[in-house]
This record gives sequence, structure tokens and C-alpha cells, in this order.
Amino acid sequence: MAIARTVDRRMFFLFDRAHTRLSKAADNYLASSSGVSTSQAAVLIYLGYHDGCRLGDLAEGVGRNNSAITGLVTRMEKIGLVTRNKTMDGRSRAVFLTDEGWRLREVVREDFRKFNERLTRGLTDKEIDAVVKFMSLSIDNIEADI
Amino acid sequence: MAIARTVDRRMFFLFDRAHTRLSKAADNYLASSSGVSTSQAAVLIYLGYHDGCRLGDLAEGVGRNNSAITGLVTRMEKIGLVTRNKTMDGRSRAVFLTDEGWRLREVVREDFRKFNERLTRGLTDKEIDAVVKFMSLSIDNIEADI
DNA sequence: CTATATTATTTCACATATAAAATAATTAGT
DNA sequence: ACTAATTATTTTATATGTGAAATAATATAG
Repeated sequence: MAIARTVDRRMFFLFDRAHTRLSKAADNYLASSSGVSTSQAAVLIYLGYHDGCRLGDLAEGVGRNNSAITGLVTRMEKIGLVTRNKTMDGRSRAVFLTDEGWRLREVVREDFRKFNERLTRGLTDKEIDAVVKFMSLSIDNIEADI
Repeated sequence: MAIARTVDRRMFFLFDRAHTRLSKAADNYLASSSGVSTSQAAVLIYLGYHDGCRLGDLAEGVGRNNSAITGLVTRMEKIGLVTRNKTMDGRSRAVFLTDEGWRLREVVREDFRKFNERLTRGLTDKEIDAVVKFMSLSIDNIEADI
């Protein structure tokens, strides 16, 4: 019997705690180079692939709700990383990276390349697969049936 | 080659996203029974094992910093789940569950028993071990060397 | 073509988190 | 015993997140 049975009753709290630590570590890591937060970093990365997307798509893309994105984009606009422009459809607005946004995105990508490499160090490919499976199940299935 | 190599560059964001979903799912789950948040639930669980501990120990126990705990305990005091009392050492204060706190703790424990069972459903023991290993590594080692 | 429904975003009220500074009490050094 | 250092908690300022209500524009139904 694996150790699983002795810890699976605490899975959520273990997960939550790991998330707190990892987020803080990632923030500290970014602080010394680009200085953006992990939330802002996620926006930079996503916009690099979908520059000019609507706010709602950005929310979906980074996994936050619309009002979280309103605040996040407002703060990023204030420090000159993105701009908000009109679209054909008067209801929506499109978000674009500024030159500085594009520049910081490269810095952030390099940071995360190293950070993620560090994160998976010490794990076998099979173990990484299991972690990815767990997270994917969490993302895709939990909401539907709990 | 496992699928790992194709996703490990996004490990942090995958983790962050899974955490957002899971937290929301857990909050919804608790909302219909005890009505407390997952943060407050963590406090209830911890205090059940360490009733009367100091605020700093509670912070350490649930993995948050002191000022987060000050706010959390203040809100929980306001709704009658815990009390804050003096200790021998005039600097510190001890936190105790109220009767209502103890009652809700039982509700919350049952909720999490089911929630965690659901969380690990579809995973083999080996996969659960890998997930636990990943999280434990994150909690114990990340801060030290990144 | 007007009334209604839908869609996209923002605003509001609040919970949660952090770091850093302030406060308050104990301990240690001389 | 007095000063300095340490320790425990709270306060302050700010970032981030949520849900619900408000706002505003487009689409649809009769």
C-alpha cells in the first residue's frame, strides 16, 4: 500500500499550502527581475499569444473572473504594460501589450522557464504526468459534479 | 517519453489555475452546509488539534502570515466561532474554539472527508503519491533555494 | 421597429493575502 | 535595575480574488 491513504484526507489543505508557498516563491523570484506579480505575468504571457483579445477572453485565458481582470488590467494600464482599446462591438474592449509589456514578457518567460524547471526537478516523468493529471482533472471535472 | 516534457514549462500556471478552481469548488461545497470559507475551515480544523494555541502558532499551522491570521481570527470572532484570550506571556494571545466553533468543525470535517475523496478519485495510489510528493517538495524546498 | 433578452464590462462590498511599520511586552546584557 | 534586543501581535497600505448589481451596447422576437 502506498502512502496515499494516509494523506489523501488532507489533500485540499496540502494543495492550498503548497500553492501559498509556491506563489510567494514565484513572486519573490519575479520581483528581482521584472517586478510584476504572478497574476500580471500570466496576463503578459497570455496576451503574447492573443494580443488584442477582449477582456472576457483574457479572463477565461488566465482563469479568473471578469471583475478580477478589470482590476488587474487597470493596474497594468497604470504602469504602462497594456492598453485598452475600443472594438467593433461597442460592449467589449480589446487589450494590447505595450512595447514595455512585450519587453517584460520576455523577461518573465525566461523567469518561468527556470522556475518551472526547478519545480519539476527531483520528479520522474511519470510523477510529473501524475501531477499534471491531477491538476487537469481538478480544472476540468471538479466544478461539474461537486 | 511521457507527456511531462510538453507541459512542465507551464507547471506553475497549471497549478495556479487548478488552485483557483478547487478553492472555488471547495467554497461552494462548504457554503451549502457550514457556510464558512476554506480559510476559516482550516482554522477550525487546526484549532481542534491545538485549541488555545497562540496566534503565531495558528499562522504557522495553517500556512499564513501573522497579519492574515489577525484578520481571519477577528472575522471568526465576530461570527462567534473563536475567542481570543490572554496568556501568561503578555505579548501573545491564545485562540479557542467556541461551542459553535466545535460544532461547525464537525460539519466541515465531514465535508472535507467527502471533498478530498472526490479529489483523489480516478487516481491510482502511485499517482496520489506523486502528487503528494510534488506538493511536499513545494512546501519544504522551494523557499530555501529559489 | 420597438420591447425584451442577452452579452460585456465595470462598480460595489467584502474576504483574503502580503510586507512593512507600529505597538507592546518580555528577556538579556552590563 | 536600566537599556537594548527580541518576540508577538496589530495596523496600515495595497494587491488580489469573489459574487452580485449596475451600466451600456447589441441582438432578437413579435
